Parts: sequence; C-alpha cells; structure tokens
Amino acid sequence: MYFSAKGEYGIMAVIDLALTNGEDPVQAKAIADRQGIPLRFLEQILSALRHAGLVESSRGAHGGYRLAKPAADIRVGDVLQAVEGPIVMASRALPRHKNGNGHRASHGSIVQGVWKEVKDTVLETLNRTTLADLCQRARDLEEKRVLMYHI
Amino acid sequence: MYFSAKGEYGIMAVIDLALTNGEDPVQAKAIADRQGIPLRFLEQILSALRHAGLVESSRGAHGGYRLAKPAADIRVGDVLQAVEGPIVMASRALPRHKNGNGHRASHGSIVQGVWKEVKDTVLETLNRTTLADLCQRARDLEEKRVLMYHI
DNA sequence: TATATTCCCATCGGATCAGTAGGGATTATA
DNA sequence: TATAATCCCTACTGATCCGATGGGAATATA
Repeated sequence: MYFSAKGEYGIMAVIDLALTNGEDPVQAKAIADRQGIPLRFLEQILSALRHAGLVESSRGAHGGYRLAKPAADIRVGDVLQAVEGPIVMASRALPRHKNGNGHRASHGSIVQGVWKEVKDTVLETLNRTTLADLCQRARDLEEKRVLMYHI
Repeated sequence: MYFSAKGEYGIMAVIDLALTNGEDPVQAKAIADRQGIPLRFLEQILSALRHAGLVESSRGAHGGYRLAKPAADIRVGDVLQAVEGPIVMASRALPRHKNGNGHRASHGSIVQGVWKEVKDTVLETLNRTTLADLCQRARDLEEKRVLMYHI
C-alpha cells in the first residue's frame, strides 16, 4: 500500500511554494533544485496542481508558479488527489472470476466494506492537515536544525 | 493507493474458512469455487497465511486448511500483512535526486511525517477489526439476503 | 528578434501485479 | 501396494503502471 512519488513530490512542491512567497512567481527550476525533483517530472505535477486550481502559473521569462489560495485553505488530501487521482483502496482491476454455483455468497462485499473504512480514515487524516500546518512543521524543523548547528 | 488482489482474496479466504468450521479441513478447491478465486493463485495466498501462522494445513487426500486460532484472535491487519508484506506508505523507490546546494532543507522529512500519520491510522483501523467481526457482518448480510428473497 | 520559461503530448525502460504452469511431496483410501 | 487427492515450491508470462525523458509549441520579457 503506497502513495506514489508524484504525491510525495507534489506536497514538497507546495510547501516550497508556500515558504517562498515573495512578489515574483517561483520557477519550477528553483523548486526542482531545492527539493531534488527531476524538472520535467515536476512540471507534470505542477500542471496537475494547476488544473486542480491549487496553483496559478504565468508563462514566459520571469514566469513561474504561486499558490492559488492561502496555505490554510489547502488540505494535504487536496494535493494528493490532484496529483495522483482519487484515493481508492480496492485492488486495481479484479476481472472478477465468478463463483460457479452461487450456493453461498462470495465475501467480496465484506472486503469492500473494510476498504471503505480504511479509505475514510485516510481521508479524514489527510483532510485534517493543511498546507499551513506543514509549513509550520517545516519552520520548526529548520529552527531546530539551526540551533543544532550553533552548538 | 491500493491494496492488492492478494489482500482481498486473503480476507475472503479466511472468512470462508471461519464460516466453514466443521470437523474436516476445508479444501482450497472449495474455497476457490465459492469465492471465485483462481485455485493456483489461492494456493499461494494460503501458503503465505500458513507461514504467518494464521492457518494450518493437512496434506494428502481429505486434506485442507483450517484456522490456526479463534477468529476473534485474528486481526484484519494480520491477514493483510501476511499476504502482501508490510504496510508501508512511502513511495516504492525514490532514487533521491539530491538537491545540489543545500541552502535550504528539502521537505522530504515533512512528507515522511505525513505518511507515518496515515500509516498509523490505517493500522489502527485494520487492527481494530477481527475476523470474528467480519464473520458477523457476513452472517448479517446473508440473513438480510434471505429475507429479501422470501418477500 | 533572442531568450527564458511554462505547457503539452508521446514514448520508454523497469518494476510490479495477477495469474499460469510444471512438477514434487505427502497422505487417505481401495 | 497402487492410486487419487491434496498440499507445496519455483519459475514464468503478459499486462499494466510508474517514474521519468524528449521534442517541441506557446508565451512573456529584454
């Protein structure tokens, strides 16, 4: 059970965007360098975020990306669903070999119920956390890092 | 974010085993037919469950499988981990392109924290539910089905 | 016009998944 | 003992997906 690299990179990218909030838009290249993400791959991710209305872009020289709304209004679940599609737990494609006789019901529906429970708790967790929360964690971590360095 | 077909089949198989609790062991073929699972594939799954100590097997004619402990002592998470390995959230293999300068920390560790939160809630959900719970659900469902049929 | 940058579509190699296959080991029954 | 049923182990395969990469086109600045 995984999240994909797209999801991981996507979250890193929006944190970077949120913390680099100046006048000018932030270029994909700058994010790629800071976060260690392949540029062309990051472009696909930013494109998905743009289509989902989470970031805005401007083209041409001096172009780049910025958040489309305040960090507190962007939930982690929104980012993940934007870049890696809907969050489902069911297995990818079960061709559904049918049980021959039908004397007893197959227990597939029971499993579906379990999947739904898990999915709901995952979404609950992901939607409880906003980008602003993650930024705060990042600042705390950075502060701690600087302290360690000075000792 | 998925569970694999192995996980789905595995849960169906142990429910079947729990509900078919007679004197004799239950044959893989019978489970495969009732639940609509390819036999050879199911054998691999049952093998994994056996190695994890969740089911016992007896070989030869009239052989088959039975649960190794009471259904109330088998958690859904145990079954899933047995058949599809540890439940991890991190993406499969990020080759970790390094960020060149290091002027600012990459936000990978923030994401790792999110993954850990999600993983914990997933495990909490999966370990709260036992096989006995699922059997109860299956019986309730069957009862409802029979009632519908009679009306 | 030259340059920087986003944007879009197609492709590719490797990994994983779901399922299949062959054959071997063990045991109950005739 | 012979046979059939059943579990057991290892490998293989075809399809799909993932993590990129490539080749430009559009657009904004200098």
